[in-house]
Amino acid sequence: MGGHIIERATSISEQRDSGRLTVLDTIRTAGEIARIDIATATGFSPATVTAITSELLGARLIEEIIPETKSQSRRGRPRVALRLAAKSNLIAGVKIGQKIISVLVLDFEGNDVVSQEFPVANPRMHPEEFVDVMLGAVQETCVQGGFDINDLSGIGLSMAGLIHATNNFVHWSSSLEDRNVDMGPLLDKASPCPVFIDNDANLVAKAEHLFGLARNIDNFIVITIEHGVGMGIFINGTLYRGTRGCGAELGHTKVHLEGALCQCGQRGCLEAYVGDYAILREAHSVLGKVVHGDVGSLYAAANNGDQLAVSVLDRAAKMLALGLANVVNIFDPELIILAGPNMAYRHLYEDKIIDAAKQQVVQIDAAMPPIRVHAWGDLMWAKGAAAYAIDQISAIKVRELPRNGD
Amino acid sequence: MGGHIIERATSISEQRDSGRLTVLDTIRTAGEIARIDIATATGFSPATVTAITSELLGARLIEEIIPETKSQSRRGRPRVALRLAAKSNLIAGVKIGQKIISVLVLDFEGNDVVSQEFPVANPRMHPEEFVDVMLGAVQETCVQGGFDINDLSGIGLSMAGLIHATNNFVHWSSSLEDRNVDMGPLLDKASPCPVFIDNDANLVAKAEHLFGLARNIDNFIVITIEHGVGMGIFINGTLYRGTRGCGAELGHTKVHLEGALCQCGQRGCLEAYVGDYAILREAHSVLGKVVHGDVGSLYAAANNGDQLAVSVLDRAAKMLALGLANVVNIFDPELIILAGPNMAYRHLYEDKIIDAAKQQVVQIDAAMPPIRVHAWGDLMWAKGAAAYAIDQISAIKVRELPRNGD
DNA sequence: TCAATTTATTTTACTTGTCAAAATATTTAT
DNA sequence: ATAAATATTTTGACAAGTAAAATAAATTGA
Repeated sequence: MGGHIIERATSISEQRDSGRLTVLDTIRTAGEIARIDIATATGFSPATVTAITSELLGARLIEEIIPETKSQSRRGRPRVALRLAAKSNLIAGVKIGQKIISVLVLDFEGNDVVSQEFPVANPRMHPEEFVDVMLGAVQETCVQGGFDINDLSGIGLSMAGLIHATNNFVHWSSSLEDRNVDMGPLLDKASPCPVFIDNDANLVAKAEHLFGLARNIDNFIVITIEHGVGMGIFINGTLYRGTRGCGAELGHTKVHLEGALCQCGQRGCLEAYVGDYAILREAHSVLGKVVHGDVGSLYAAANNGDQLAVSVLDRAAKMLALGLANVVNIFDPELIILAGPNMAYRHLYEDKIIDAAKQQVVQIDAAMPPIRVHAWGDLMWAKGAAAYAIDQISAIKVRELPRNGD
Repeated sequence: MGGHIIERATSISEQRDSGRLTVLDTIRTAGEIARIDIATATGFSPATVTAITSELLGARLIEEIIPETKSQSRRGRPRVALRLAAKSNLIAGVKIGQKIISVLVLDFEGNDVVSQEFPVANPRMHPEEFVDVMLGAVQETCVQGGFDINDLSGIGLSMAGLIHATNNFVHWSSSLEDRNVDMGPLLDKASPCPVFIDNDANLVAKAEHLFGLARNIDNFIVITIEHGVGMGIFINGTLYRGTRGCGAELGHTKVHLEGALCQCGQRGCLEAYVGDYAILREAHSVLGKVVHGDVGSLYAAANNGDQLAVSVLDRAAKMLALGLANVVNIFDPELIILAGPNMAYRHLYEDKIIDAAKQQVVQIDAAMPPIRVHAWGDLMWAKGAAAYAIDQISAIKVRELPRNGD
């Protein structure tokens, strides 16, 4: 039913690969599922499901769950549930931020295995240094988990910036000294396993699709608000990234002609009103030195009746509502997720903002797409990176499966 | 090479249908093409191309071009070009506007057969009346062309409004008295052939993909500016319409907080700055009765140095540039097309607007997607409707083909 | 002129993925 | 214990695709 859309399977073997991937995805989203249910979920005949699952079992990508005599008072042969073979692959996700590098290792089922955070010594690095630092952090995390970096099947890498994911090409990132870096060769040389890079917000969308609130949803938008404003676009079950790798830049859509100055150097960008730095900048201008540090304290002040704090947050809220309405007016998605690594930014997630967005949406007599808030832990970004790597590795493993029988 | 993406072909016959459609599309975009070139273009083997084309030939959907001894000084067996059988199907496109109904009949190859325009007696009709008027106009145009409405294979219907195309459901349209009209049953009852409805801007995008500037392009955006501002989104070779049928509403994205009043009742919509009515409204407020009628005369006045006219058009231009930049920042498409039925709106298509948009786009060291202006004739909208119907009818015809050989 | 060469298309034989239907497996209900 | 129900596997057939061989139809050049 999920309206899966895939690259055209011209050759027959591609067709089988696509079938295998569909089944693997079905098992992943279900957690545990019997063959007969895979058949109804995918539209394949039971015979085909048997064939494909036996291949996947043979490759140890999935496993049967021992029935443990839990007779469900159902007549007939009991269904045998299948699940991913969690231990078949270890996959790392890495987020490189301005201050912290976080590394998270997942098993193939998506369970946390080990994670660690590292301070960033140098926020703007040479590409070679960057690769070294990244792999060093991964290595150390692996050791912490009691295994070796060579045991990893793949690494996902999440970074803020303008990234052409399919080429592992970084147009620009705040973590790199250089522009236009082709990371592919550097990573191939230094890493023992494939590394997949993408923009951080895109990867949060991946995480929502694989592990989060968008598990059975094929058209949804993820918006991340922190220092800047990011967006990930899922259309027809896949990430839409634009053609040069600089789409989905919601934070730099203009919401005011010649408006507030953005860190990108332009004016009127959404994030110049809604991002942390924008709010703190404004608070500072009106409240002077009263503002120490973070947006959370400003929120607290507003809650205590500080009218200036209220006013500052109010404008940010209005602009965010406007941005959300624009997303609905353009994409009309099934779901919008406001994803954040914690709830420090509650002020932006309030019902009144969602209500205000509703007022600015094209009005039809059908429910507006739900806007849900997803408060992840600190590892949100790294988990997105790992989700991406799991996806890519699944596709590779499936392609590597032996053809025809054993 | 075109990275065609299609619905997953679970069953085998779906796979063949998809192959047939791919070949048919390849022939359509090429105009004339030999089997060997179809093979390279689609990735199919020559053997498969022979099989599929012989099916299509058998169904008289395509035909061979008699070689007419134009030996191209090439050695070897000469290639035999194939083309669509133009006369195999007649397809109508209808645009229902506020003042005019235009009907265009195309042959299967997309050549104009006959067209006609009709005045609209009643701009807001009951659904039944609407269907009668529409089919009456089609009937009359067919008679004009020397055939009957029963000779049509399908009708495409283009209307401004909020339309769930896949259901033929009209949430709202300025041409209808009622909201939430399920047009499907009404049309099935009254029309001798299938009718396919969609939003007018979406259908212009269809026309660009099939006949226009986007013929080999799978990710592009069409923007139409007239009374309002419309958008059509092509992603991965197909129209993206949103999930409820009210996506792509660029005209109602907000570009100013609590800004100018829009005809939709909300404030700050792009079209409240850029649409005809918005420009004329402003011109009227500053120039008083000097403005007679259309935007063209305002443009002329500006060109003659009228500073107030310049100022009015300037703001519209700035807002349009902002809107274009937002489209790039969100979609990063291969191409943006500004499509209009004529050049009356030159003021909005000037280079300085495109330059201004460039200034507001996320900057990377790669060329910005080209923004091209496409001045269609008056039948632009109707042609879009016909393009949609051709697409749909092609898919139906291909599905109706006999299985396996003759 | 005619054989050699070149290129396009078709035919043939085979592989593979899928399915329907039959067979088998394993349970509950009577 | 037998019947009924349900899940899975096996079997046999078929459809779609391909590679390679065969055929078709032109040009080139001796």
